[in-house]
Amino acid sequence: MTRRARQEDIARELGLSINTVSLALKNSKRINEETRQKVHQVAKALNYIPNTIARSLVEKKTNIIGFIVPNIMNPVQIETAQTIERKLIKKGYNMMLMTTDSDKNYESYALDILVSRQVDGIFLFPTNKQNQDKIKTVRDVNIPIVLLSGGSYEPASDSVYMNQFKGAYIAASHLAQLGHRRIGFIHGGSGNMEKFMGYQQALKDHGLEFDPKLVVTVDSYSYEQGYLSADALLPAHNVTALLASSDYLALGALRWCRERGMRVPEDMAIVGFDNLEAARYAEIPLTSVAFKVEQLTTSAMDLMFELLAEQDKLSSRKPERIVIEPSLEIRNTCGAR
Amino acid sequence: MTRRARQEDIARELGLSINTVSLALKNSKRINEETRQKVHQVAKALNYIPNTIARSLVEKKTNIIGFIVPNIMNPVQIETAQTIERKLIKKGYNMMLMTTDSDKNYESYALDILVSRQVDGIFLFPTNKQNQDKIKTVRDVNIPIVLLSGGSYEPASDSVYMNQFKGAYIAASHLAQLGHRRIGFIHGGSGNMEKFMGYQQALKDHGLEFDPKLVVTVDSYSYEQGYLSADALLPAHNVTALLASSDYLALGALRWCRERGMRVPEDMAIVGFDNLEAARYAEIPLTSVAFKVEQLTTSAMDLMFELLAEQDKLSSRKPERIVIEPSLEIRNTCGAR
DNA sequence: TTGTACGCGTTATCAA
DNA sequence: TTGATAACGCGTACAA
Repeated sequence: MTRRARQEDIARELGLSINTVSLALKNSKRINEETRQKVHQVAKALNYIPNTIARSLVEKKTNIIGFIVPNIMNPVQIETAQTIERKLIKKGYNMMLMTTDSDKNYESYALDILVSRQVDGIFLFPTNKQNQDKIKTVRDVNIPIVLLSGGSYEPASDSVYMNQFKGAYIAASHLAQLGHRRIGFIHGGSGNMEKFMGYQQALKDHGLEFDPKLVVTVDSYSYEQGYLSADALLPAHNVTALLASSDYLALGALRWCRERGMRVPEDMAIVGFDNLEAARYAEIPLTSVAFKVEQLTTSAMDLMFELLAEQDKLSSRKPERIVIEPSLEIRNTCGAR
Repeated sequence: MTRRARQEDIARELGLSINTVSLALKNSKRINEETRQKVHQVAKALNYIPNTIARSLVEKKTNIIGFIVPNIMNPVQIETAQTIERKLIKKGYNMMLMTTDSDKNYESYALDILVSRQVDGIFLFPTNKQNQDKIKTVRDVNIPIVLLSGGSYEPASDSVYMNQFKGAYIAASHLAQLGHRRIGFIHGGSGNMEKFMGYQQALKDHGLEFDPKLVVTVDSYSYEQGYLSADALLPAHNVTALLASSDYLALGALRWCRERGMRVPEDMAIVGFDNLEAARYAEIPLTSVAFKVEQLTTSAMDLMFELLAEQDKLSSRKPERIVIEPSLEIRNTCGAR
């Protein structure tokens, strides 16, 4: 094993002080050009790589941003994570990713870990509102935390909020306007409450009665769950249209219908959420509520770096809340064209 | 802002030394039970969270494992990442995720970052073999690095190798045995060379001539790229079967065929790679080469922790190489049933 | 232009 | 059972 080279090794090699080496490495003008070059030369020769951890300890800044996400298999969540990672890299930050499996205890644990690792800030896709106190604690120790909420209303935190209530509302309204009166709903469970409420509000505003028998709740976004939900929901109840909390659920349901020779949208209209590529390339291109990743991540990053810049007065700052409006991408499964 | 509490704050509060606090917090038996409890009590009251960074500096161990992956949008890669993250958590480790966009410069950069952040080990999905020297450098400073290679042969590194050569070989052979003589190939580009070679070898072994006109190379796994590839490849050349480097590519091609009223598999047989859920739930269930995530990650974790345990003699250890064999999941797009 | 001294929060060694 | 002191690798104020 080659021992990891430190600044001290470079200093000894050149008969300089550690301080001189430190300054030379960050190209301080206070250092003689000649020695600066020599230092860099030896650093390269020794394969010197700075110890970020030691630096962080003195600078009280790690340049790491934590990202907590319920389920990485959810394409919009992971696309959000990837997009943010890229934006962070450009600003000299790295990302520490943690998943919670939609479990509030894991979420709480993840927050502890990130705080103890001294991350400079945290993005959080909350699974539910159970950890509000902990979130406040994090903010109290001056770590900016930005919620990327597609779900519940979090008035006490900075957040960028994808208005999924409205997404479900326009989707269900669309189906109602097309004449459907029995509209089923595949409820994605925790983190999808707002979609559920938007669906109910749309029914109400269109004079339709909410029937709990038309709702199936699942705990993951998968084709399989969609397929099984369709199997549970569609044979009875006179359902003619289906709104699903995710495209995968919708596509699983689509598959169920097609296997039974049903025509979509004529026999069954289907609308999904997230507008994934899989929706565009489905057997029958799927109408879907778009999740605006670029808008969301841009706003979230702006907000985060604003908070980072005002870190000292974080506690006196009123939580900011940015809302992103979704839109309905109309394709062939809803019958509007 | 509430200042972050340190051990010193607890010590002052109780009139103890920092050392005593430190020991008490890790429940050392050398500490009086009463003071131990008091320390824990005050720690909780002060909302004390240990500073992992300071600990890492003295322990020379961060309990962070780096994970470098070309493209997080690739489902098998992200599933691998997530699976490994969960396994790591159980062992008290966290994961730092970096993406490279299949760019060797980013890959090199990511390695530098992880080394400078003092990670204890690195998993790497290599994009190509360009960074072998750098990988050796990492190993030389005693950081275990395990390649999760679906691609090229890396004799100089510890690696868990998904035998994609064989995967492509059995898939193409399967098609050849079904009577196809003009088999197209959608080449996923860098990181998919072994699939390409397996495809060629299968042709050869079945007496078929390799025709470069039957190969389209793309740079990402997307439905769109698959659709466009089909558009470029299928109208001419008398192709009757198509092997794609990923299920998304295959499904994009499937969509192209179906839009044109082609029957699959009668008019066009299609086989993909990775055996995603989307393959099972496709309009016509897709035959696909399975990627064994569980096997791969289990082996990779075992290997990593073996290396971690022998960290001091890493340089004298011969690189280990574990091979995982893929299998062909036969469904309806190949015509075998 | 370069060097000395100290501090970051924690753990480890050794003494009391 | 507890405390004083040094060390981890680096950055910064100040001195030379």
